[in-house]
Order: sequence, then structure tokens, then C-alpha cells
Amino acid sequence: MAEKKENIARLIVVLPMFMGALMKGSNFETAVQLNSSEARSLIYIYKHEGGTMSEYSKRVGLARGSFTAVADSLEEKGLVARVSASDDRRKCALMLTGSGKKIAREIDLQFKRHLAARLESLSGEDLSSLEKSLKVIAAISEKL
Amino acid sequence: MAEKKENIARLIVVLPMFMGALMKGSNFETAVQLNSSEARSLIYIYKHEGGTMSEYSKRVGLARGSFTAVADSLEEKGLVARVSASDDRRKCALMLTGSGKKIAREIDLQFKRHLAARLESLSGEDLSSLEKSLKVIAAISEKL
DNA sequence: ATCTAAATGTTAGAATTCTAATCATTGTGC
DNA sequence: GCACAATGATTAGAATTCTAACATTTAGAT
Repeated sequence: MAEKKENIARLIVVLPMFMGALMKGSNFETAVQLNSSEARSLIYIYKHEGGTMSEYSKRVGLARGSFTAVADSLEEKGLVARVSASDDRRKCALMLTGSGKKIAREIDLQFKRHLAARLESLSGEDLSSLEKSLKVIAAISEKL
Repeated sequence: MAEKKENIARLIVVLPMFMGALMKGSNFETAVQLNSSEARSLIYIYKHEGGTMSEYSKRVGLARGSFTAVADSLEEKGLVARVSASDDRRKCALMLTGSGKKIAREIDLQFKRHLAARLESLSGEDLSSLEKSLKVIAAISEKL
């Protein structure tokens, strides 16, 4: 039990490098120029529309305050709109505009292509175990 | 094959949240105050002493230029020393000082404790599969 | 040998992100 | 109903990180 946790502690630290290796050189070419946080946020909003600021900041891995800036930028660029949530006047929900959806689809496609290229060197077996491992982590992440 | 990669692309985006959930609230209490990059770097250097700046920057997930600042800070705080590598005069290797080793051990211990607390809510089964998944990712990360 | 290209580490300035304080709204206990 | 804590979002300033350009050294080609 304790040993498992120690191993996990030891292994956790490779994730930044893993992310770095996968994301490296992913410059999205879209009509509107977005940085990586904006792109990530846009995709997440696209797939889970209508969430609140706090929700998104957690999912995207940013501090709440930081996500405000990202949302501002996406709004200025005409990709999302803040909508007041009816049930709680503190909250605001984010909705995509038409062009927001369009750009999100573009980025999504480009990201898939980018990743496919990055994973080129892996065998089919590696891909399967990577897929399975990520599923496990995603599931566990929900429980934390 | 293509579907596996698409799944991986879809799942990859949960990693920032996963990292955020695990690291949240990990304030190390040591004689010398370190930010999270410095702490992470110090531990990595502790476990792989004598590497070069570029190596470490890659492992820790920082741009080379950013790691220079981290190394500067660690050096100013008396925890590491830049040593010129004999084989290539461009390179410099990082070595820990005595107090660097001491602090590294402290942080390592505190990090383990922090993570153990964070993983409290998981079952033994979850811990096992998480451990296994991270091993897979670490191995695959080496191949990228 | 010499020229060119690549790799290593650094620097400066811009961009991004964090932290802590704040405002507005909601929930709780009395 | 009223004080008071808790939550959602924002803000400003500080801290962190990135990008692009640079100097130095090495490797490769001719």
C-alpha cells in the first residue's frame, strides 16, 4: 500500500515531460490565433458546452483567475459568449458562437493530426496500452 | 489504429487536471523556500545527478531558457553547483551541495506524504492500476 | 583546413499564470 | 429577518515561463 503510493510519487514526475513531448510543436493554424490554453479551453468548451468558469478552470488545469483571462480573450475573439445562468446569479455559463464551433472543430482536427504524427514511432501494442492507461487515469482523476 | 490515436487525443487533455488535483496544496516547508519548479528540479537532480541543463529542462518539462533561471535560483540558494563537463565545453553539469542533498531528501519525504494523503480516497485496486498505468506512460514517454 | 550547420547555455522582453484581495450572490444558523 | 460564512467570478500586481536572438563550441561536409 505505502509502497504503491511511493511508486506513484516517483512516477508522477514524468508526466510533465510526457506532456511536453506530446505537445511539442503543436502550432494550430486557424483564422484566429490562439495560444495553447485558449485552444485547450475552446476544445473543452466545445465538448462540454454551458459549464461555468470554475468548472472549466479546473478541467483545463488553470487557476480560476487565470481562466478569466482566457475566457476574456476567447470572448474578444468572438468565439464564446458569457451567458448568465438562471439558477445562480453569481455563475456564468460559456456558450460557443458559430465561429467558435467552427474553429473548435478545426483545432480538434489539427490536434488529432498532430498527435497521430507524434505517436508515429509507437507500435500498435504501445498504442493500446497507452490508451488503456490514459483511460485508467481519467477514471481515477474523477475520484480525486 | 487511427481510432486508438483519436482516443488518446481525447484522453490526453485530462492530464492537466489530474496533475492539478494531485499537486494541489503541496507547500513544502523547508529551511530554504522553493517554488514548485525548483522543488521538482531539485528532486530530479538528486535522483540523476551530474546531468546537463538541457537534459534537466526536458525532464522537468521547462523550456531551456526557463530552466536557466531555475538553476540560477538553486545555485544562489546554495543547493546546486554548475560544474564544467570535461568532454564538451559547451555543457555544464549540475551537482548537489551538501545542503542541496539534505533539502532534496526533505522535499522528497514531504512530497510522498502529501501524495499519500491525496490518494487517501482511492482503493487498493485503484492504486494498483494507477501505478501500472503510470509505469506504462513512463516507458512510452522514453520512446517519444 | 575551412565553411556551414547543429547543439549548448544564456539573455531580454513578452506572454502567461499565480496569488491574494475584492465584490456580489447564495446558503446557514440563530 | 439577520449576521456570517461560503461560493463564483473578477482584478491587480507579482512570479513564472516562453520565445527569439545571441555567443560559444562541436560536428560534418567539401
